[in-house]
Amino acid sequence: MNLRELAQHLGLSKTTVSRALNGFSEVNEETRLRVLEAARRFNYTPNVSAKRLATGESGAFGVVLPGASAEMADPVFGEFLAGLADGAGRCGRDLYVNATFDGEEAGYRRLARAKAVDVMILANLKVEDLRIRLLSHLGLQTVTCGRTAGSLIYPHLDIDHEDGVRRAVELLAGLGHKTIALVTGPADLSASEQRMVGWHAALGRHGLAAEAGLFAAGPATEGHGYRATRALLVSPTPPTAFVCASMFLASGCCRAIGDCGLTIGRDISVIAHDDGLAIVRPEAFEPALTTTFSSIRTAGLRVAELAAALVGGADPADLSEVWAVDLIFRDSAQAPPRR
Amino acid sequence: MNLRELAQHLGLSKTTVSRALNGFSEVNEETRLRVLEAARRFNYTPNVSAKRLATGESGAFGVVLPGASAEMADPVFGEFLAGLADGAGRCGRDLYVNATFDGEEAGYRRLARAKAVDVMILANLKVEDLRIRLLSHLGLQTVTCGRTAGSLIYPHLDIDHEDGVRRAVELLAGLGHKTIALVTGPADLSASEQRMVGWHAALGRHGLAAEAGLFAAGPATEGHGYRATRALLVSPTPPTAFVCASMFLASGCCRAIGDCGLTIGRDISVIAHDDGLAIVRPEAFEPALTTTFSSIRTAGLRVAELAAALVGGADPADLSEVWAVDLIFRDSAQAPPRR
DNA sequence: AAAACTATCCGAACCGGTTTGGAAGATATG
DNA sequence: CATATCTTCCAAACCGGTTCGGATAGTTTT
Repeated sequence: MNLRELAQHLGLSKTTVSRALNGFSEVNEETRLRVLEAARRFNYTPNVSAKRLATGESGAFGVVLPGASAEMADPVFGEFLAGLADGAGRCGRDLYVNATFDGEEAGYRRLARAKAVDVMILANLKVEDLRIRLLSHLGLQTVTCGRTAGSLIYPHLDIDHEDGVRRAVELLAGLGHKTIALVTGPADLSASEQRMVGWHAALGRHGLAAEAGLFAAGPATEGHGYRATRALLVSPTPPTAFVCASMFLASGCCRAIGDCGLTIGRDISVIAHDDGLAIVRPEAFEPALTTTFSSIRTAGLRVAELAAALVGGADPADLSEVWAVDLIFRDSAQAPPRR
Repeated sequence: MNLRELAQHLGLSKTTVSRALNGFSEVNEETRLRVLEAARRFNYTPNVSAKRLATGESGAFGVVLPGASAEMADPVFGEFLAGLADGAGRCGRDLYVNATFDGEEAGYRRLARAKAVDVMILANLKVEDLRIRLLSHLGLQTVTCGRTAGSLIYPHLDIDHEDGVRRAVELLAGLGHKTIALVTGPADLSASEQRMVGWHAALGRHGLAAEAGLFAAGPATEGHGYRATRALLVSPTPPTAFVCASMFLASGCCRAIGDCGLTIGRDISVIAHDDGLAIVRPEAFEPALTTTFSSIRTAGLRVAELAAALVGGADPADLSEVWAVDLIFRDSAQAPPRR
């Protein structure tokens, strides 16, 4: 059942039917109801390809996965993607996932030329992210999850990692901890840099030293969390508290603490950032982890909404948000043991 | 730059240019080269929407994520998706990811009516998976990763989980283990059932009992691996060996073994299935894990190729594959301690 | 030399929507 | 009553490709 057939059935023109379905005002209300009723009865759904060709909009958002990298094995990214797909669906768009095998840039170029997507979505922003400039140069509209310090203005949603770490560190410092380590993801990620800034700021405010050795960046995996924590615990001045940038890092961190014969909460305090993944819940830890929380899935959903707004003609300058994190008190952050 | 403009530049008709680009025979070889050269020079890329409308093919594969479920937080699924996206790209197709919020079925119906995808791709098949029947009823071609026992014939790629577990159990039985547990993912998954069949078969061949208590299905997470292992180790007849269906289950399993004061390899043997994720490498375990291996990313890539072949008119009956797993010997499977 | 191919190219129709520029009739205005 | 305006609808053009059914010129067959 296509538009022409539907129009014939109704004794109307394609024009009128199209307008009735798309909510234009110049169609009689009674006629509109007849059209809507018929469309429902015949199970009419507009052909997406035709619609796209006619409107010039592709009706899709794009995400490019860097081919060789392990980004996709990152469950946090996966969860973000799920939110994105959910949000795109709610906005009536498709989510187009592209894994480029011939380099990310070539992928973007092809997408731009083929007009395959309306908006590109970027995540895991780097401190200096060349992709943003490239996309703006290619004329592809962009929404990012994360932000960089650069001068370009682009719609973005970010989580206030800096404030999250700052509050976590201040909580720990307030409890009496003097040596507080930060275990975070890859150093070239903008989020990692933000966390370091927050860590520095909070330590500075409490008159504590932010020694370089207390900052461990690396892959956001259990393995790195374990190795980094282990290395720190056997150092001359081991920390009494750890702030971990993800639940996976925290898993490794906790395992290392246990392996060293120490008890979380009593001997060593831990605060982790929780992205809200169902597979690593802070309550499942022993003891339950104190966390900073922000749902990455919800963020993905919102990014899709921002992208839809951008296509809808909203002013890009109005489409940026930075979300505060929730600090959730559980049992893994306690006063340090008397020395 | 579109086809008409390109044709004008060359002094040819749209027809000829289109045919030259698409490799039809009725165009002079010299002309074809001229066209190809010009297309490259002007950076011409066909508009995907127009192409789709004209051919009736959408040029896209679809994957539906069940909205509410935690499937997406599953890194194995994420890795599969990455392979799928990669393979789709290589075949010149798009991959659309749909997260339905109004029920999976409604999502499929909409996709079918709108002719939005050429092939639907299903993963994580259930023992009785209604989706296959629904899709065939909707006239949507389907390729699955995994297979069920049902009577319907559909193109699929599956990993021989049954044989993987069988060989793992036989290895352990050969080493002298008498009580071998199986820790696997959700019980309603077809893969879990296959694993149970392999476990039963191998135990039976060695005259060992497959007690129900030694089989623990649940979410494929570290947490379930931990809890299941812990519960088994404190039972009256604790197993001396564990077969884990995923590296995450194995992580929890190993943690539980350590927490019980036991040593992997010496006291308890462990064999896990490794999907080839970069974030959980068997070599990173202490000791390195003996595994059955099959790259889920490569599987995704191949599924995309099968889907492309299906669109290309290949006989669906020829498009099924079951991949053997590799058994890789490391250090976590040893002879059991003398009692 | 007429008939039958072959190789190469083109015009026009088509895919299924959206959108422009009226047109007809009803209603309001002067 | 003539004119302006509003409401409601439609025919046709358009988006950018693919493809059917010739058309032309050159080559081979009889």
